[in-house]
Amino acid sequence: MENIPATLEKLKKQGYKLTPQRQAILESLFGNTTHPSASEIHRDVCRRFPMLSLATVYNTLRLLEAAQEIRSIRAGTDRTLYDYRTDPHAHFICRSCGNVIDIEEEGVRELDGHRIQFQEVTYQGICSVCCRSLFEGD
Amino acid sequence: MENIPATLEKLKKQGYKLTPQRQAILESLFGNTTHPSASEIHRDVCRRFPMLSLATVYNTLRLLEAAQEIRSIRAGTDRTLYDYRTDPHAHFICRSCGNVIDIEEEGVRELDGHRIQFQEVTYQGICSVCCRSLFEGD
DNA sequence: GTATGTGCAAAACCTTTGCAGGTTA
DNA sequence: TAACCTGCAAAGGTTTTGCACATAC
Repeated sequence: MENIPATLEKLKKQGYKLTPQRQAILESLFGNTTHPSASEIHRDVCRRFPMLSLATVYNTLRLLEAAQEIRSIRAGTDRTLYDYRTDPHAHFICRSCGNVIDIEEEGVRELDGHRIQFQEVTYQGICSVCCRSLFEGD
Repeated sequence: MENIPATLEKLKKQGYKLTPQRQAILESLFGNTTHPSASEIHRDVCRRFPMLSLATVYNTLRLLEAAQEIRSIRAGTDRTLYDYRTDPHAHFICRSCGNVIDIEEEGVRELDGHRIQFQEVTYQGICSVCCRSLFEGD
């Protein structure tokens, strides 16, 4: 997480092949804090790699998520978004500007006797920037 | 929320028509704590209302969610699930038995200057029942 | 009576999969 | 070389939409 060489090393150790496509997708994700969708990643990587197939993007994202090198965001959006950060944190989606903002928040391990392995916390509302322009004039 | 006559009254006041289909869908949802999907609701209501169209189920669920009489669950599942409870609470999805369990948890109003209007908190893991049978024999 | 809602079928999406050819190690 | 990966196209699944008919109010 957050380190491309380390991620490549881990994938290699797990027997995955390091193709140029996979490296390009990883680089696109790790250089992007906007939580892109599969087609946004595809569009981005295609600028340098025009032959890249959307299916390969989906396959690679699924692989990376299974390897726990990235995570996905399903709540609050119509399409699945992807996040290179795998450490516990939440997301805030602004209903005005659409931005997806990281919120630092601790993870939980145990609750009511249930063993928690993963959690997804998504807030929706108006972000601080939009609040200012909406309520104090711009 | 959690009260069918009150919900019907609110919908009526907002100008929606109270069709038998809508009432049946509401009754199915409000009598169901399992967080069903659209097609599960469709299957349930069809037992008494065989002509009901799946499109009508989707239209009605969208209407009810917009009116804030129900909410949807997107995280942790392949299909959208629906919940008749609209008060703040979280969900735990068991990866072993698949059950979706309500978790009582407070809502947040403000965070880092962002105005929060809605939040979706979903945990995944092994529920307490499955923990017992998995780790202490059954 | 009129605006709305329903059912059907088709469309629109996102995501996955089968397969032939190409690539990594 | 052998297993794996890619690109393409097609399939799969959920959700939405267009339209003619029906219904609530």
